[in-house]
Amino acid sequence: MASSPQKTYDIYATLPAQIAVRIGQAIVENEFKPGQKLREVDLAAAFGVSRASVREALRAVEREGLVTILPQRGAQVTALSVEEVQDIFEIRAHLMGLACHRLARALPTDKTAELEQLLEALQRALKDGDAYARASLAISEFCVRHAGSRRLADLILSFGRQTARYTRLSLSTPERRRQSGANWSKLVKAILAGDASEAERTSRQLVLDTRDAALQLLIQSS
Amino acid sequence: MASSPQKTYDIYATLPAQIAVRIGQAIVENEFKPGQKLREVDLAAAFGVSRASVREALRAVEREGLVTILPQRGAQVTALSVEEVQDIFEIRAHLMGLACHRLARALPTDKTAELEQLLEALQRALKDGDAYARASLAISEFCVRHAGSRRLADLILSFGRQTARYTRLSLSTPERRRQSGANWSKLVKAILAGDASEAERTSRQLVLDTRDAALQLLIQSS
DNA sequence: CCTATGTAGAATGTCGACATTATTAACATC
DNA sequence: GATGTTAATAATGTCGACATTCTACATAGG
Repeated sequence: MASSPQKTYDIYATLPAQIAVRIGQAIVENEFKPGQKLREVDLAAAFGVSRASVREALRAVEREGLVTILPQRGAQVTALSVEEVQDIFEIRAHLMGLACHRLARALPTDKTAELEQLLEALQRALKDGDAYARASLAISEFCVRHAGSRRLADLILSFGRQTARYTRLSLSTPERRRQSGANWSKLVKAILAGDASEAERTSRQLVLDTRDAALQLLIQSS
Repeated sequence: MASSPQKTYDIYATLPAQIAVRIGQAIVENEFKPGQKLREVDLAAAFGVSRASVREALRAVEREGLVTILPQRGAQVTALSVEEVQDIFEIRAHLMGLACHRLARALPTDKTAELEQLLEALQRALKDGDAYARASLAISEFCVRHAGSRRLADLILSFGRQTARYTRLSLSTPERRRQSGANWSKLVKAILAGDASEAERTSRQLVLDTRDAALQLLIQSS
């Protein structure tokens, strides 16, 4: 290696961090179901590490809101009430509005092509619910990560992961995907035009539409 | 006891949680200075507990953003750049807007008296910077905690603690306290009148004014 | 048959020790 | 004198064991 001017600190270097990622994935991908108890001994055996590492990992996943830890009672996959799901979507809608406002005012010109490509990929995935969910996540992550604030990005994506289950659910109908696609199209246009106010409004509405669809499905299934 | 319908889970029951609170306080109250290294052995000795408990406590304080932990390099009190301070204030301004919007629409009538009392206490504290900062925190906490979302409240207060040092700094001049007091007065009036839009605008501006004052002091001192 | 209570089992809470990695200072080399 | 290397020191990372608390089931009493 010629010369690395500054060391790169691998966040995932330590054992607990790696375990935390795997536990988080398992929850987001619905392998671990809401309410399921996560016993430290079981996880330690499953991952081949000590309980101490699992413990620290569980705390990290708790910070993302994916598990809930009660003193002397252990960890379980967070089970959100309908009100909490609604709450998270609303907070995320506002933060997304802020992020897209900033993005519209400061998107580097050398990134516009990538944004357009992500939108095209999204439109091509309209016919498949799973593919669309992935494309939606990709363009969402792009917008959020280029809004100029690591803090804001992490917050929004964290809230997104907490409700990923419901977002996927809402995108299972073609009708909803068309609505979502139209919203994204409008949002990208506003961003590329540098219209910050329009980008803020549209992005907020985009998340709120998802909330409404998810809540409707939640209520009718109960 | 006649009958307690549900158990109350004391969050502060476990040792690490208690240590975390004490470390957090020390940072917010500027006992531990930004950039200062926090060695696990030292803290363990100071608090009379094992390193494992200190370790878990440090992770908890990291979640609040008050300390920064780097792999293999330990924990240190988070030192924010000017851009980061600005960023945190802006995100908090938006979240505060959302909280006060909700509050204006849903403040229980039996809580209005308390809000008015907190405002009066604030106005009485105008002459003393330290007292005003405390009163400001109290009324801010009241608003945020009655906005109907535990999640939103924790977020806003966490951001507030991360920049508490700068808020205190900005409130050290009588002129700024007058401006802040006027803002709070306007905000409380909007909340009591149930004017959600006005409450959102005013609360957001209240935080942004604090940001501007703090940034001005930061820049001129560098 | 239902409720309350006590006991056995299993889970989390806390600790001290060892392994690994970073930091510092001394030293040799250019 | 500056720079790179190396060894000693000190910090964090990881582990296994013990202490404490919760949970579940069996059992006695109403």
